[in-house]
Amino acid sequence: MKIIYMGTPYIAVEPLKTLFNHPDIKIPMVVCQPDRPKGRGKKMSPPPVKEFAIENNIKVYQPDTLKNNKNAIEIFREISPDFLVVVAYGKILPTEILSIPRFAPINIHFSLLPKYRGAAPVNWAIVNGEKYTGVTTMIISEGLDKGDILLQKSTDVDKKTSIELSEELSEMGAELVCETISNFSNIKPQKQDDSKSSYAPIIKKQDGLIDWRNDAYYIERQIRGFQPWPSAYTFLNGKLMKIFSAEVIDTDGQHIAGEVIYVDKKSFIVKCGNNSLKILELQMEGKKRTSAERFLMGSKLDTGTKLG
RNA sequence: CGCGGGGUAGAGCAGUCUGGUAGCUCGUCGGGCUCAUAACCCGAAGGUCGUCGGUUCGAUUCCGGCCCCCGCAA
Repeated sequence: MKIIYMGTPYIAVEPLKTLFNHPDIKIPMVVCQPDRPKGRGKKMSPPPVKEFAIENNIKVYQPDTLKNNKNAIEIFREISPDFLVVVAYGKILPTEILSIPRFAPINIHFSLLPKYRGAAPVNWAIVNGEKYTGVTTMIISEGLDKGDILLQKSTDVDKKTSIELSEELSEMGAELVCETISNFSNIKPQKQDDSKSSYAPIIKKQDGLIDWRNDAYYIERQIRGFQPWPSAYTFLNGKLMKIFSAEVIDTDGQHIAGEVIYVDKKSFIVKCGNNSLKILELQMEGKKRTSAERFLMGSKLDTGTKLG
């Protein structure tokens, strides 16, 4: 079984690893986005999938675009794969490419389709307070995440952060795609019910900004759902403060949303539109991420201070 | 050469502008109070102030190089 694997970020590594280690599967080529300048100093850095491929001596192909790319089509045809497996590749694939694999182009999507189609399904599932989410394997078709469903598996969201949940779904996706490929001929593709679909748009920096007038439960989900980027953030004395962990405290009382209403040695409590949040872990701009306890050791935070 | 913040006791920070006994909150150790305590009181130990060099009578502080950490941007 020959597979061309297409994926770019960290969450795409685990499925690649699992397929790569499968005895019946050969991966002659991995396709990912080009190296991009990243981080301070704009240093060029390879995507995680490329790093894995290089470590394991898999050929890496990083075209700028696949659209109208004759060279790419030739390269793909030459390999003549049985499947294309696409996991968070980062670009829409043209039909000419999709038609190349002998059986099907398969995608792992990190939601229970038709819900949360789009770029950031894990984050929005958390922020919207979903009780369950999961992974789906499907046959790639035209249209964003609209292909016929092959297999699905669900899990609880609980109090997981998007980092933890992504990690978990990445592992589930790895197993599911193996299962999908091994049993491909026995799986009956199911059409998606478009009337039940929803969309999970790419996250913007702005989405992480905390509006303290919102319900504490919503803000707490923002905190968990927007990690590692952009993180739920607010401002303290004009400086950016990211919040990484907090718990909802039931309160009533007449305080302004965003006001620090209680400070002790280990944490502090901020009033929200409804209820309050006990801040447990945070990071000030230019500083390291730290527990609220350590933060309070080095800075004077008085009750009555307003955040935002 | 993208913009910016920072490296000071085990931890988190102040002090540096206006050079000259290094301070706070916590932790640790000892003692006290207490039925008791993560609470409170008293005391102690613990720092070549990131690193290399320069200026100076004298540098944590001023100047320059280097290393490391972080926020923004992409």
